[in-house]
Amino acid sequence: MERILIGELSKHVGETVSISGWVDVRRDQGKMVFFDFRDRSGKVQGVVLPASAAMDIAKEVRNEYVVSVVGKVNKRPEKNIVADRQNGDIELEILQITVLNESEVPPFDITTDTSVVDENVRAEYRYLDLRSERMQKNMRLRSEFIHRCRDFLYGKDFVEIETPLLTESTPEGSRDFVVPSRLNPGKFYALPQSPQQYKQLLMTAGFERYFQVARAIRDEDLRADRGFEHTQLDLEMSFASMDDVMSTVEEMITTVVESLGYTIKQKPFPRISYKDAMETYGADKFDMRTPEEKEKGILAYAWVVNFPMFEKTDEGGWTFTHNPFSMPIPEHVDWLLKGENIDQIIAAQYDIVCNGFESGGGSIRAHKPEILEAVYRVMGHSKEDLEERVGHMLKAFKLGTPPHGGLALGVERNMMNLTGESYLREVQAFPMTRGGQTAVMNAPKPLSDKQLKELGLKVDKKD
RNA sequence: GCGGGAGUAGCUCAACUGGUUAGAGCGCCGCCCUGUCACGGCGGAGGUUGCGGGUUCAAGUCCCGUCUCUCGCGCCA
Repeated sequence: MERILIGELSKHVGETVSISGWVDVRRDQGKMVFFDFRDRSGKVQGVVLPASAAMDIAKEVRNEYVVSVVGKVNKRPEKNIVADRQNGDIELEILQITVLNESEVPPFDITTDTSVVDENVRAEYRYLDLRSERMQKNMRLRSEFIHRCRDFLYGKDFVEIETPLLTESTPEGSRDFVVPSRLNPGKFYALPQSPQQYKQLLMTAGFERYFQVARAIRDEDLRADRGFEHTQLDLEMSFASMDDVMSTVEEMITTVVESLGYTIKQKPFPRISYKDAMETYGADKFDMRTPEEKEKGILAYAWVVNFPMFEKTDEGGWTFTHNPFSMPIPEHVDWLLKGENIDQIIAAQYDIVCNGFESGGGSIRAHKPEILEAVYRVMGHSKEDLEERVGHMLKAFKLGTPPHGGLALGVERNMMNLTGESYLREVQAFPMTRGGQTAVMNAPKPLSDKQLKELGLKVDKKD
């Protein structure tokens, strides 16, 4: 018999149908047994009536068993209708239960909010945690968010391109996760902190509009809102000004978020300079909502612009504040090329903040070799250093790289804003613990001697 | 790397200054229950108090070490 989704049952009143799913809860009344069944589309109550052929098996079935059930969809008698509940006006009169798989008693209650449960336990049984209503909602909303962003970008002529995971280590920025090379013992790949350089090269390659749902990986200590891995909605546009990129992103966010039923506090998104943000809020990310707006889940987006391009290092030199591949604003390009007024150079950089989080950031990039050279000169790198680090980019910039700029949205940060969750792991399917242990599986773990030998590695075992 | 919080039954927690047999709610198991939907009633099982040392007549409680989770700082283009 064809499976009917629980969410569709109300269209089948009076019919005998088959559903498949999990036993959400069983209420045994002796002569009658009630069940709530759950599938991806929702829940419905089933009842095994006295003397039913299904009674024997109904007595055996426990919570979280996977079952398929044949039953008749009945309107509930008036007195048994539960208003404001999915399928509260119907129930399934159970004729037959087939157990597709049994389940041990779950180690914690997944029919309520699991955020109170110990993180060790949640991580070990993450697949059960994810079965809970809240986590299902979070992950499904995340999927829908990405889906709608994709639809928007495809509609704007963007091309989705994947860039490599095994790439080159870069000394700037955050610490790299590295992967040993078996074919080149003693040498290492790095996992990407961002697709930055590849996406710029895709502009050189003539795609003009690129995007990717990209994993970004950084080996820095974890926080409530920061993990080793996160996902970026990464995009880049050729022949685009700051305003072009910002308005495209703003239109995407507005379209997607409003289509999901959210309200945005202010449109177009207000723009505030870095200096004003620091003076007003003491930070370059801030929450502009009133307490009532917070209550209603309203989203307050804003752009932060006019960031300084460089900041002093502890050693007294200069380093970039955001991204070494950014351009200064057009008026300050000359200063950069001449190495003047370093502290006053403003970057063509724009961050998007929402509800206190930095939810994305981007810039107009250097597309001429002399700009990138000048940035590295300011940071005190020699010609050889420059060649070694970004020689490949300089080469590409000499082969018809168009002016371009882009932005990356942090998917988890955005999902935290949409769901109201305070922790990254509530919007990731299989998050790591703060100690870097993977959910469900047992990583990191030692390699066998054979593996180490193949990779040309020796492990200095601490003890 | 640094600082704070936590670790007691399957889950969430309690156990005053060290002192009977470490308790409760939920869950689980059994019996009863014909309209429950947080079903209800009765009964029951379930503990190496994270781990290792120490102090003490006596340690869940105090001390030392260690592991894990967690929040923050450093760090994170």
